[in-house]
Amino acid sequence: MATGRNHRPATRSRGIPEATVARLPLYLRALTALSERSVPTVSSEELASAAGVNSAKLRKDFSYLGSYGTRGVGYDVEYLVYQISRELGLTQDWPVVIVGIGNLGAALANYGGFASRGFRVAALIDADPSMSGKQVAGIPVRHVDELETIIHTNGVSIGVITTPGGAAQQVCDRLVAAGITSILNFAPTVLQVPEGVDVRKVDLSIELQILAFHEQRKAAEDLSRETAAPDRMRVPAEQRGEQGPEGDVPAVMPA
Amino acid sequence: MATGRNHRPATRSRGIPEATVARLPLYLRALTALSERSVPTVSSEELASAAGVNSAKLRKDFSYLGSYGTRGVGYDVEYLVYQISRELGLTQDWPVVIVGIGNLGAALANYGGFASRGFRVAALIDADPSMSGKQVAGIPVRHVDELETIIHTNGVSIGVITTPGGAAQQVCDRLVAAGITSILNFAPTVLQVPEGVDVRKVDLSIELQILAFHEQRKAAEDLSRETAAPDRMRVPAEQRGEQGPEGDVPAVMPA
DNA sequence: GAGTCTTTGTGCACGCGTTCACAAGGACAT
DNA sequence: ATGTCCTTGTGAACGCGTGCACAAAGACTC
Repeated sequence: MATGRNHRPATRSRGIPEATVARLPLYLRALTALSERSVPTVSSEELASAAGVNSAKLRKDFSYLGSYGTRGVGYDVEYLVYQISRELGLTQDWPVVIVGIGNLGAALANYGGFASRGFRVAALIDADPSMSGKQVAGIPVRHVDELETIIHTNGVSIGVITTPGGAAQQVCDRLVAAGITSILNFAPTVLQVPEGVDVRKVDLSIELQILAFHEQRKAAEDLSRETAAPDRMRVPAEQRGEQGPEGDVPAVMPA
Repeated sequence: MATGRNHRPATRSRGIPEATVARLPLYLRALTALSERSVPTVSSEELASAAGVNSAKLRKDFSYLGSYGTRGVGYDVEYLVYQISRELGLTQDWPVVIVGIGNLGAALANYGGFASRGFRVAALIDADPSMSGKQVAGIPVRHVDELETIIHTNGVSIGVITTPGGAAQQVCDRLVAAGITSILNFAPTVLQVPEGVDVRKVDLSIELQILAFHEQRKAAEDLSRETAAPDRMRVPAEQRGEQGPEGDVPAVMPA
C-alpha cells in the first residue's frame, strides 16, 4: 500500500452517483469471476472489457470509492471485491420476502443467485389459501395474513412483488406499512410509495416494447437503404405483418 | 376535437430521445387503462400522475411525437394510444423466441403480457433433449439444434435468453448468427454482440444489490439521527450483522 | 539511484435529460 | 365577436453522466 496518504476525496461514501452504484454489481460480478480463477490483479482496461464498459468510466467509478488501485499495476482483485461488497452492503445478510408465488415468484424462489450474495429468502407469501404450507424451492409458502408478522420477526426491509398487476399496489401498501423500505416490483404497475421508500421495477413487456421500437427503426433504415428510390418503401420482404415506417393510416382519428 | 390534421414537426420518427422511448410503454399502459374505462380525454397532469412521472416531462416526451394534444383540453386517449402504439412498432406482430426453458423461461412463456400487446411466442427452445416435445404454456419445446430453422421460418428478430449464465454468450452468438437483432437477456452475463444488435438486460441480483446499497445508506442515516432524537417504530438496532457506515476495517490490503 | 514504462486518477468539455416558467393556442360562455 | 380560462408546447437554464487526454505515481531495470 503505502498509498495510504490521505485521499479522502470528500465525496466519500456520501456522494456516489447513482449511475455508478448501478454499475458496481457488474464490476463485482466480473471481479468475483476473476477471483475464482485466482487472478491476483487486474487493470482497468481488462476489467472494463469484462464488465462491458469503458475503462475511463470504470476508473472514475472506482475513484468515488477511494484510491484502491496501484499505478502501473492495476487493482488487487480480492481487495476490490471486499471494498465493493462493503459499499453495496453485501457484507451483511439481507432477508427478503417474495409476495405472489405464481410462475414468476416460484422461479425467483428457485433462483440460486440469492443466497450466494448477501440475500436470503426469509419467506414466500401468497394470497391463495390453497398454497399455504406447500413448499416451493424448499421454503414453505405462507398466507398473506401473516405478512406483517413475518416482516417484523425477521427484520425484513426488502420486498419483492410478483403478484398480478391488480394486487400489486395493495400488497405494496401493506409492505410499506409493515416497515419495508425497498421494493423490487415485477408487476406491471406503477407503484405509489411514500417518501423514503425505494422502488425498482422490472418489466418484461416494457423491455420488449423498447426493443420493438429499435427493431422497427432498424427495419425502416434497412428498407430505405435497400431501395434506391426512397419514395415508396414497403416491400414484401421480412415478416408478414408489415407496415410502412410512416404508415399514416388514420385508422382512428379523434372526433 | 377537430384538432387533427397538419402538424409534422420535423423531429419526426428520427430523433426521439432514448429516455423518452423508455417511457412510452409506461404512458401506453396508463392510456390503455383509461381507454378501457372509456375516458375520452386526459390532461398531461392526470396522465403523468398515473404514469408516475412529472407532467412537464410527459409533455416534452409527447412533443417529440408531434402535437397530438388540444390546448385547454388535453389529449384524446384513443388517438394517443394509436400514435404511441405505432411509434413503438406495436401495430405489427413481433414473433419472439425464448431460449432456456427452466423456471424463469417457463414463467415468461406463461406470462400473459406477451400476446396482448404485439408479441407472440413463436417458439420455446431448450438444450435439454428430454424437454423436447413437452408442452409449456401450450407451446411445444424444441431442441436448440432447430434454433436457426425456427428463426428463419418464422422471421423472428427478437430473442429472449433465460439460460444459465454459462450458456448465455453461446446462445447469443447463435441467435445473432441466425439473424436476431434484438435480445432481452435474463442471464447474469454481459453479452458481447456486434454492432447493430440491441441488448437489454434484466438482472435480478443487480437490482437487489442496488436496493441493498440504498437500504444500507438509509440505515446509516437513521442510526446517526437516532443519537440525537429517539425514533418511533423500528425496534432493534437492526439485524445481526451491522456495520458502521464507515467501517474501515482494512481486512485485506493489497501488497 | 536514475531512468523508463505502465496504469491510475482526474480536470475539463460536451451532450443528454430534466425542470421551470411562460407564451401560444384553443374551447367555451356571454 | 370578444373575453376569459385552461392546458399544451417549448425556449432556456441547469445538472448529471460520459469520455478524452494527460499529469501523477508507483514498479521495474540497469
